[in-house]
Order: sequence, then C-alpha cells, then structure tokens
Amino acid sequence: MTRKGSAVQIRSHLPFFYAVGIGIRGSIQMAGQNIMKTIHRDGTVHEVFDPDEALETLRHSTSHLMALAVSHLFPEVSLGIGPPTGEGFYYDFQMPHRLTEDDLPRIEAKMEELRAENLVFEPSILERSEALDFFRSHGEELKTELIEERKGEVLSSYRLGDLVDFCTGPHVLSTAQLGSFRLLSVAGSYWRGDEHREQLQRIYGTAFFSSRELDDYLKRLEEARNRDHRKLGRELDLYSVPEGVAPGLIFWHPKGAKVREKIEEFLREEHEKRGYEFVYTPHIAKSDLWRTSGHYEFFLENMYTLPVDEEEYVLKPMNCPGHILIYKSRKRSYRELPIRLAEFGTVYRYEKSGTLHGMLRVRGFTQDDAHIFCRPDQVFSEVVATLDLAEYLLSTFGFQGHEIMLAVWDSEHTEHYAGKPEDWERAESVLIQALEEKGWTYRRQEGEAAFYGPKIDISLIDALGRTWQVTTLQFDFNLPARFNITYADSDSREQHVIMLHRALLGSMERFMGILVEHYGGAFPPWLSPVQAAVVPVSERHHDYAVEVRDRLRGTGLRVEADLRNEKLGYKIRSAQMSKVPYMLVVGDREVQGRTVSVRDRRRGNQGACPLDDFSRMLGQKVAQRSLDV
RNA sequence: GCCGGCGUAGCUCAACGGUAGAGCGGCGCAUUCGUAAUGCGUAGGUUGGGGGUUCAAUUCCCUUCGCCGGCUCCA
Repeated sequence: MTRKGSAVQIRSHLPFFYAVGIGIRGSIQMAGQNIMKTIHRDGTVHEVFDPDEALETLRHSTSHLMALAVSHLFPEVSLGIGPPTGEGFYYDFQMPHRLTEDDLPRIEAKMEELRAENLVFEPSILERSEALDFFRSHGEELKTELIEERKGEVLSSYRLGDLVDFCTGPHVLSTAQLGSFRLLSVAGSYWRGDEHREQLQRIYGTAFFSSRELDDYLKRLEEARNRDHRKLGRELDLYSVPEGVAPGLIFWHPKGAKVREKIEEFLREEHEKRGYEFVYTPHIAKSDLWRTSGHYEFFLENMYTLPVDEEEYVLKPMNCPGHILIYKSRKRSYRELPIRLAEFGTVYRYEKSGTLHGMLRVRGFTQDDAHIFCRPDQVFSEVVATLDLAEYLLSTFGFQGHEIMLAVWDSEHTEHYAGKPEDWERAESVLIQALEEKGWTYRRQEGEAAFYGPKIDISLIDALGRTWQVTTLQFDFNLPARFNITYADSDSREQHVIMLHRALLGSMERFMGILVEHYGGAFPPWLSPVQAAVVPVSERHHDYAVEVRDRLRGTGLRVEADLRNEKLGYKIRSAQMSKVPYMLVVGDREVQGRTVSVRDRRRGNQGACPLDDFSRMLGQKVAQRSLDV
C-alpha cells in the first residue's frame, strides 16, 4: 500500500520515518489523504509516503514534545491546541506564568532532555464519556470543551511521557524520530480565535528532518528580513512613518512618490483603454450621506468623524457613496451602461493600533478604486474583464503566484445579508463561471462574503510569507437599494442597476510595500526612481557627466550625476546599494568617443556604448515596462 | 484593542546605578582617482515623553507614546 515514488524521497530524508495512528473501527484509518498509519491493535507499522504529510506529522509531534516540556516546567499549565502550520507548528497554553522569549531556550533544553528518554507516542481510543472524565479530572478545561462538541464520536488520545493529549494524530512512533527543531516566538492568541474568549499564550516553533534543513530555513528567514519593506523603504528613502506623528499614515518621499506616480500613470492608461472614466470626490461629507449608505450604522467604529459648524462630518472610509452620487446626478439610460467610474480614492479608516504594519496595514490609504454600474446582461463580461485586467496588471509587475479566494455567503444564515437570495445565487454563479473562464484555481470560503455581496479576492505574499489581500471584486446588493440607483430600460421602465465594486492593486500603500519586498528594492527600470547614475571618473569629466545626464533627461529618463568628490569605486558602490539599474561611467575614453561605459546592477560592467544607443535601449525597456535590467 | 518584547546620534549598535561611545552617514580640508568603501579633521544625543526610588538613573519601578512578533479585524 506504499506508493513507491514518494517513499523513496522520504527514505532519503530519514531512513526509518514512521507514523502511528488510530484504526478507529479496528481497521486502517486514512485521516489524511496520503498517509499510512498503523493499526495500533496489532502493532503493524506502515510507512508514511507523502513528504508533505510526513513533515506535518514530524512538526505536530514536535509540538506535543514542546507541550510535554512546558508541562514539566510549568505544572499548572492547561493545553489549548497544537497543530502544525505551513512553516512549523505552535501550541497554545493557558497558565499563570507569563511566557517571554527568555523562556524558549529553557523549554528547548527540556525538550532535548525528554527526547533523549526516547519516549513513545502511545495512541488510544476513547469513548466520549471516558475522554470527558479523563480530561475534566485533569483540569483540562479547554480540551474538555473540544470534546464536548464532538458528539457521538469515538475519540483518540496520544500519550507522550506523562502527558495525555486529546488529539487525532498521527504522530511519529517515538521521540527518537524527531528531527531538528527551534522555538521561534511567543504570542498571545484568543481561544478558538474569538477575541471575547480567554487569551492564551502561544509558542511558535518549527521543525525539520535534518539540522541542515532547519539551518536553511533560518537563513531564509534572515534573508527575508533584509527584504522587509520597512527596512528598504528607509534605506532607499522611499517613505516614512515619522514616529509619534500619525501612526499608520504614510509620508511618501520624492523617490517613493516617483514610483507611485509611475504606477498610477500605468493604471490610468490601462483603465482608460478599457472604458473607465476617472473622477474626484470629496474627502469629507456630512454624516447623513453615511447614514444613507449604512456605513454610519455598520462601520462607525472604523470611521473618523469631525464637527463642522453645528454638524458632523465624516472622513471618507470608502469611495462608493461618492461614485454613486455621480451616477445619480442625472437619469441614466440602459444605452449608456456600463458606466465605470474610477478614482485613486484616498480613504481613512481607524484600525486598531496593534494591527498597523508598515505600509501593509495603515489608517489612510489610496485605493485604485472603481465602481461598475451595469445591466444584468453585462455582468458576466464585466467580471471577466475585471479579472483580465487584474491579471494583466499583476503580471506586468511580475507577480505570478497568488492566492485567489471566492467568498460567498453562509446560506444557513441568510438573514445576516442584504439583498435577495436569488441575487446571491446569481452573483455567485457569475463569479464561479468567470473563475472557470479564467481557469483559475481558487479557494471557496463559505460565510466570508461581505454582508452586501459575494466577492473574489486576490492576495499576494510578503517577504516573510504572510499573505496580504490586494485585489477585490465585489457585488453590492446594499448600496443600489439604499440609494435607489436605477436606469431607464428599453421599455422606459426604471430598473435597478447592478453595482460592482473593485480595487485591483488594492491600495497604493499596501501594493508599494509588497512591491518593494517582491523586488527586494531593485525596481525594474520603468519604476526605478533613478534609472541611471552617471559616474565621472574624476573632476575633469564632470562637464561631460552633466551633459550626459541632461541629454538623457531630455528624452524623459530619470538620471542623476554623482559629482561628489569621491573615488570611482565609492560612487559605484553607492549607486549599487541604492539599486539604480544602470551606472554610466565616464572618463577620458568616453569623453573622447561620446560614449558611456555601462554597468548594470546585476551583471556588472558591460563595456562602452554610444550614448544614443544606451538612451534608445533604456527608453525601450521603460516603454515596454520590461522587468529586466 | 489584547498578550509578549523593544525604544541610546540620521542609520546599525555599545555602555546597564557613578552622569554616553563606535562604525557608517553628514559637514570641512587634502586627494583627481577606471567599475562595491582615499585620508585627516569636525559637528551631532535633556539615552521616546512624564513621574517615582536613590546622594546619583540611559541603567531600577510606574505611567504614557511609538515600534516589533502574534491574536482579532481588514485594502
């Protein structure tokens, strides 16, 4: 029953990697898709043959060892859950002792000590009532709660040393099979992810089969930190969040602003090509507008309000009401639909202080926002066109892998949603059809839709592997009704318009942050704040350097000349570290031949090139928005 | 907002009860240099803010602001 191909891979990692699991009905249970587990009762052991699941099992087992170590060091602990994650594992604990990072080495040492005892993972099958008695009598309130919810099932537990854990497994046979591990951080976490429940203490760790793999992972983490957009943003002088001035609000420095300007220019072009019209709407409006839209009722805790004369104004948290007012400014005919109103709309939302994160989670941001008003027969093509555009934009920046989510309503609780059930059904099927048309694989998330409509979201991944939503495409069944927006159909009857809300790069702030991490700060030529640095060999070449700079600037390129009184190597290094795509060295030979000696940031010195040729080459790369240097 | 950690010069860090130091960066001078750091000199800090303990606080305690890692929530 072992699949040959991947069994070989596992063997190469660790010759005797086995897992134990429970045969609940007295036979082999396939808890995961691809993992072979023993029938505990006859002691037979089967090999694990899925590498991913083997690693998961290793990590899960390591989390149990950690729990054992913690229970030895802090006997008053009670256990939450301790699953593997994509990168490692964690375990949640409840106890009076406040964990700090200083505890981690102690816990690791205790884990090593226990591992050396070669403890066995001992599975057993429990009746629900036995399990309840057992965990309740051991003061494991949290585990008891989990068991209580599992009505009528046969349950399993695993003993490791003197710790019995309610767990479905599988686990490695014994601690002798555990690999290299490292505890990484402590964090708070809410029990069952509910902020109204008790807060537990979580320890994150990771584990690998070999110490080499662990070291590689830790090295990758370190390298990822060097790509952190907060660090690079400062080093490259792109943006800042001055301390104590306005948390979560971004100051764009000239270089960052230049990158943003180029992104916006690109967006504007691509949108206008596709029939979008750009608008501007005010940043504040009387709260009445926001009462009509429903935001005042449902979004108030995220909104900034301000008194003006005797009235209350709201700093806009969204652009939709503004665009709706433009739509509504006169009667609309079915002939003029679809109307696509776009705006680089700056919105402000109060976010809890603990959620702020560099450029990726802020309190004021500019969305590449648009609202599409259309007829039912136009929806499908509008949705597909929007996905096409999102794909085109993201791929131009070089993003390939991303996570696509379809968020639909919870059909068990339709009372929580605006709009008619048939609207929801139809919208959902349009979104699914469009995703199929694109051939995209996506994750469907039940109950994750906004209350006003289903949506498709696309997330990108930052340097540390965290995902950040950028693209969103949402149906809105709420606002059209609240604002009563309609169009006159061919029979001159008023029909309700269908409204799509969409932002493709999401927000300029978040997108910029991800972009910086994606490129490691080395922007492609079309986005680079400085596209070429002219580097004179000595002072007598300054005139020519200035001439080269100005000639190139004359063709629209962004060029600086480094006239500092420094040696060539110094200036090269300086340009290299600021990640300028091209350095143009000019000395006697170049002055003589009206050339520049081209050095690109990736491949180094490329030799001399006539100035005009260089200008043409770079101009072309910029025009094509090429990703290559 | 919650849990834990951290705030020393523009940046990266040191000193950790006896009153603050380095490298880089900045500025000045010399040097005029061929593809990742020329030399010398110099300025720059009420050690995030406030309060307390102490003869004495950057160091210990409290508080506040901010940041970092998570949780919750989201573009």
